[in-house]
Amino acid sequence: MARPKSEDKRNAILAAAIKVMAELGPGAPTSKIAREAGIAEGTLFTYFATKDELLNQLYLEVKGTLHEKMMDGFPHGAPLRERVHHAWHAYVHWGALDPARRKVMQQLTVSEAILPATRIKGAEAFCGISEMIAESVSVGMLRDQSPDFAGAIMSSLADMTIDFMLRSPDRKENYCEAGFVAFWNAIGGK
Amino acid sequence: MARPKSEDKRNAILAAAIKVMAELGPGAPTSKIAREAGIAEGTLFTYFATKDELLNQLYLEVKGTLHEKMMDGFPHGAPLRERVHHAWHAYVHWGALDPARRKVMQQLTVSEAILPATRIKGAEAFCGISEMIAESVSVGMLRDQSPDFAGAIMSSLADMTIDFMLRSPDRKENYCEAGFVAFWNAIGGK
Amino acid sequence: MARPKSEDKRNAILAAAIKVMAELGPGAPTSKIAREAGIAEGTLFTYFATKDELLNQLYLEVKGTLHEKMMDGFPHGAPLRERVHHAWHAYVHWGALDPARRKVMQQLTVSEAILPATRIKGAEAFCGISEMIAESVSVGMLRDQSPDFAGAIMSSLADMTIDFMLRSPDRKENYCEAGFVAFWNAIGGK
Amino acid sequence: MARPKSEDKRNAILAAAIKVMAELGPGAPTSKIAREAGIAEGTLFTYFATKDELLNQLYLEVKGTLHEKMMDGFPHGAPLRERVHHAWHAYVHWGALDPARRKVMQQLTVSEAILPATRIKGAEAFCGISEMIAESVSVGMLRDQSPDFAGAIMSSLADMTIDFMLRSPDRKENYCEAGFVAFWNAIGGK
DNA sequence: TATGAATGAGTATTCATTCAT
DNA sequence: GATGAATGAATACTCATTCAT
Repeated sequence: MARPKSEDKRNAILAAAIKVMAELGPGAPTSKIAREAGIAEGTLFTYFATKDELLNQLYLEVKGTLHEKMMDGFPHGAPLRERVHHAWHAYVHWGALDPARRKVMQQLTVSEAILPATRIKGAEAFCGISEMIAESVSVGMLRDQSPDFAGAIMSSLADMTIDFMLRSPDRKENYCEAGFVAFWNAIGGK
Repeated sequence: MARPKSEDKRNAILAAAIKVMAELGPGAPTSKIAREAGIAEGTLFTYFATKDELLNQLYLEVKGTLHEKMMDGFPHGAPLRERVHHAWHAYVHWGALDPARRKVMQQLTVSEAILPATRIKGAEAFCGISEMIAESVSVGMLRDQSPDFAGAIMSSLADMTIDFMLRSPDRKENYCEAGFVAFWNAIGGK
Repeated sequence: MARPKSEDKRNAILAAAIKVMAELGPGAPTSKIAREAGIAEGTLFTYFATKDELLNQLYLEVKGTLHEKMMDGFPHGAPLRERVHHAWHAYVHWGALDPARRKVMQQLTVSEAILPATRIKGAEAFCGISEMIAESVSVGMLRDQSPDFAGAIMSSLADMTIDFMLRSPDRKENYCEAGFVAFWNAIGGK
Repeated sequence: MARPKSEDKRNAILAAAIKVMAELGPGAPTSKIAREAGIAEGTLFTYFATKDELLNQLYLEVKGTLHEKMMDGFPHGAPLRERVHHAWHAYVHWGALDPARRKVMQQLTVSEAILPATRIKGAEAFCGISEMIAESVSVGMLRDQSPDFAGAIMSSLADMTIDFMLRSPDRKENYCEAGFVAFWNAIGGK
C-alpha cells in the first residue's frame, strides 16, 4: 500500500473535512466527513490512518493553500514594499474569500492534536516570506529579533484584519489597506 | 435555605476547567473537570446547567481576569504612552504567567460553543481600553476606523508576543518590549 | 415521626404527581413533582419514603377517588339496573372529566412498581360493586364465575368507553349509554 | 455492500426487547436489551436510531403478531359467529401463551413514547376484524356506532379475559369461553 | 480497494435519595 | 419538619476504528 490509489479521493476528504470542521470544529465526526466526501466511513482510514493524522495533514494542506495564494503572481522584481503588500493582500483575501478554510486553520492552530513536527513543517514554507518581511524592518529593536518575529507580526495582524473584513464585507478593501498600514508601521517598513 | 450554593465551589470548577482544558481542549470531559475540582460529577451541573454554559461562563471569567490585571495599578493620571504601556505589559505578562488561562482563552475564542451574546458581553469590559488606544492613534487611515480596530491590533500583537515569551522565557522581557514597540508603531502612537 | 405534620402537603404531592405523571408517565422525576407541589425536593421523602411508595399510594388514592365517585349519591334502595347504571355512569364520567387521574391509573395498573399487595388492597373497595354486578348476571356460564369476573367486565368496558368519550367529547353521553348497553348485555342483565 | 444489515439481528433485538421490557417496563435500559440480544450496545442503534423508535417498531411488531395469529387458519367461508369466535380464540390464546408480548403491548399502549401515527398504523390491520364484528352487532344502539366501537369491545374484553386465563391456567379454556359469551352478548351477536 | 456493519469505551446529563443547615 | 445542595450510579447515544464481505 505505497500510496493510495486516488489522489482525487484524498482531496475530496480534505475538502470535506474543511467544510464540516468549519461548522463543527475539530470534534467533527469522521463519519460526517466521509459522507460529505462521498465515500464510505471506512475508506477514510485508507487515506488517513487516524483522525489525528487527517487533522495534521489538513493543517498542512490549509497552510499550503495559503502559501500558494501568497506566491501566486508574486512580483519578484518589484520594490520591497510592493512585494510585501502583495503577500499581505493575498493573505487577507485568502481568508476573506475562503472563511471555512481560515476557520479551520484557526481552530487547528490552537488544537492539541497538531504535533510540533507538523507545526514546524507548516512554518517552513513561510521562511522566505518571513525573511522578506524582516528585510523591511527598520526599527532597531525589531531588527534584533529573528525573522520569525516579523513574520508573526504579519500573521497576527492579517488574521485580525480578516475578522474585520468578514464582519463588514462592504468595507473589505478599506480594512485590507488599513491593516496593511498598521502592519507596515509596526515593522517600520521603509 | 439548606446548604447555600458555594461561591468557592463555583470557582473551584472554573479553576479546574482551566487546568483540564488547557491540556485537553474544550472537548475535555466534564467528569475530569469535576474530579479536578474535588466534587461529584453531578454537582458540576448544579452550578452550570450544561457544559456549554460552563464554557461560556469560563470565557467570561478568563476575559474578566485579563481585564482585571490590565486595570490593576493602572496609572490613571500618567501620559498616554505610559498608560497604554501599562495595559500592554499587564496583558502579555498575564498570558506569560498563566499560560493555561491564556490557552483556554485562545481555544474558546475560536470555539463554536461560545455564543455571540457571550462574546459581546466579554468585549464590553474592554471598551475603555480600546478607546484609550484609539486616542493614541495618529495614523490618518487608522483614525477613520472604530476604536475596536485599534483594540484588535493590540490583542493580536499581544497574543503573538505571548507566544514568543512562552517559547523563550529567558528573553521574556525583551519580547515584551519588542512587541510593544511594534504595537506602538502600528498605531502610530504619539 | 409518627405521622407527618401536614395532610395538606401529602395531598398536594399526590395531586402534583397526578398532574406530572399524566404527562410524563411513571418515569416522571420526583423533583418535578415536588416543584409542582410547591415543596422542596427533599420534603417529598418525609411523606413517601421512596418513589415506589409514592407510586403505590398514588394507585390507592386514584382507585379510592374512583370508588368514592361511584358511591356518591348511590341509590341504595333503587332497582338493580338503576344501581348498576349509577355505578357505570359515575365510572365513565370520572374518567372523562378527570383524564389525568385516569391516565395515571392506566399507567400504574400495568406498571411493575405496583406491588401485588397494593393491587389487592385497591380491589377490596370494589368488592361490593362487583357483588352487585354479579347479582345482575343472568347468563348461566357467567354465573359460575367469581364476582370478580363480572366486575372486570365492567371495568374493561368502562375503560374502553372512556376512551371514546375523550376522543369525541360532543358525543360523550351517547358513548356513555352505548357502553352501558354493551355492558348490560354482556352480563345478561335482567 | 459490506456486511448487509441482518434481518435476524433486528428480530433478535425486538425479541430481546420483549423479554426485557416485560420484566422492567418501557424504562428498561437499551444496554440490557442489547446484551439479551447478544449484540454490542452500539449495534442496537444501527437498527433503531433511538430508543423511541425501537419502542414504536416494537409496538407495531407486537400488534402485527397478534393480527397474524388472528388470521391464521381463519375460516373464511364459515358462519359469522364461528369466524368471530376464531378471532376471539386466537386473541386470548395469543395473550395467554405469550404473556411477555402481551404485557409489552399493554405497557406500550399507555406509553407516551408511542406516536399517534404509530397507533394509527397499528390499528389499520385490524380494520377488517372490526368490520366483521360490527356485522354481528344486532343491538340497535350499538349499530349506530363506528365499527371501531365493536372492535374496542372485543379488545377490552379479550384483554380482561387473558388476565383471568393467566391467573388460573387450569381454568384457561373456561375463561376463554366465558369471556366469549360475555362479548357475544355485549354486541348482541346473532 | 471499497464498503458499512459491528464494536465498546466514552460522554453529557438525569435523578432518587441523603444529609448538613 | 423543611430545605435544596451534594452525590454517583445509571442511561441513551456517539464515534474512531476494525474487519468481514
